[in-house]
Amino acid sequence: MAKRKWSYDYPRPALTVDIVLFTVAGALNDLRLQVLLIQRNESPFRGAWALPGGFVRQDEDLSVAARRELLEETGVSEAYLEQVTTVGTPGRDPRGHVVTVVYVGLVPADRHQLRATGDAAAVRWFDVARLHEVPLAFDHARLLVLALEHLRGRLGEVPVCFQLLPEEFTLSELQTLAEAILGRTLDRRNFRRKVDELHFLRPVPGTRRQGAHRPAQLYRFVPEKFAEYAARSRTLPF
Amino acid sequence: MAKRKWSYDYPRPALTVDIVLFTVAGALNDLRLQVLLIQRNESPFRGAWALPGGFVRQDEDLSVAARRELLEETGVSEAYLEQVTTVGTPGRDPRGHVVTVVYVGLVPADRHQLRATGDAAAVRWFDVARLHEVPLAFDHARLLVLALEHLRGRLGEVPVCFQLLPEEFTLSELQTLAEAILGRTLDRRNFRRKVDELHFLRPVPGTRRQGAHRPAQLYRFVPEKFAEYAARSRTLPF
DNA sequence: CCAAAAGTGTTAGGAGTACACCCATGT
DNA sequence: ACATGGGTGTACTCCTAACACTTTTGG
Repeated sequence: MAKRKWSYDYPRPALTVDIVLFTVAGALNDLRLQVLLIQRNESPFRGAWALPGGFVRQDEDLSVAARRELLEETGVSEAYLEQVTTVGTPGRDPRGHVVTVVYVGLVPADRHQLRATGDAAAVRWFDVARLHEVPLAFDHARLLVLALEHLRGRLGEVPVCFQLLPEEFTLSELQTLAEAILGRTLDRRNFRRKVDELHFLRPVPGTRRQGAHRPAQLYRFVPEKFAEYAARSRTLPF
Repeated sequence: MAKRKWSYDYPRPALTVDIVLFTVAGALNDLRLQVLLIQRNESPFRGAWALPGGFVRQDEDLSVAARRELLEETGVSEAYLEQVTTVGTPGRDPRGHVVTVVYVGLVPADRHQLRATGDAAAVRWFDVARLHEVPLAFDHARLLVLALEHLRGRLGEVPVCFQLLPEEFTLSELQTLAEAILGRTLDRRNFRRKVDELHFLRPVPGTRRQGAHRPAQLYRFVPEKFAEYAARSRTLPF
């Protein structure tokens, strides 16, 4: 055991961050919401799957800690992260009093090379729909639910979706993506009407030909227009 | 200085809770939103006004810590509290790395005997509208803004208002209260219609005669009816 | 009779939701 | 020709917000 070189007048709970990172993967007609988990290499829960996360360092901002842990344990960098809540229920960690700040994020699956390091024996994306087959360590199943609810609520307020799509995308792609995250279907006509009215999604010349059907108009997300829009209103089509 | 008897392998940030407790006070025609502040008795910021709060104890749940600190420093017990967010910006506390979990609450002003103890030299309600005259310690001004925004957003989703009113109250009292918290006026007719439709506010026999004008119908909050309602919808008149 | 708050309906606009058919392409 | 997803418009409902006059009391 290492020397216990840090001492304080009063006991301090340990402070961690846990990151619930989602992505959407699969064929366009069968997108699945996935979450990034690591296989623990240390006790407790050695061998179990868990959310990436770890201890907050001295003088480290919480969001910085979240990004750092994510990078260290999974190889994923540059994720958009948002704070969900903080959980410190006594007994949630067998090692003692551990308070964790939960972050949620959403990234494109293929742009990140997964790399398990340190206390992660493996890193993998898991289908959220099949998580009941995977018992998670600690109270991470609950944290995941909290994070997913948060993400679904924020989806219509923050332009995160567009980071998961190529620069030019079809409206069907955007809609299918939103449906995968929300876990429900959306009406295509209402969706497209809304997109028209928002006008921070601009049709660009060119179509995507794919499969035995009519080619689809390509669109592009215009950040400047979104900024204008965000200052006024806040109703996205999802 | 006390013996430093608690030691760990790695440094740990200190973890605190801060409580932003609001009330509404004043004459019915001039209700003012107020926040509970303590005058610090210790450095740093000795003599400055600050949010009540303090360190989370070993194996203490966060919400329990918030309630305990509130009681210890101000004498207020039994407040409805809700977690707002967690802030750990480096440099926010000159003593070092201090991460704080912010709670917000709302209580009736007169039902609590204020009592300053421990590291509070004084406890007082301050008009939120006049806080610019009171420089707050640490980043508490910012925490207060976050808490107020949170409260305003939740007002229509949680039946907190009714805790600030006598068991039987008039609709004007309820509306004036909501207006004081929200910081804007509401349309009286729309407000009353909404109340009718919700039917967890039930008119009870009796009126309040007060001043030189028509007496007002008394209403009562019916928790059971609210439970039914909450399961279905979520649109309160404020 | 005057001041002061209580009480009361209607309308217009916007947002959400439901719904069915033709179009352009590849095979 | 047919299978496949792309693309389009209308009607209904519900919620919100705006708006002005009469009623009942105390002084």
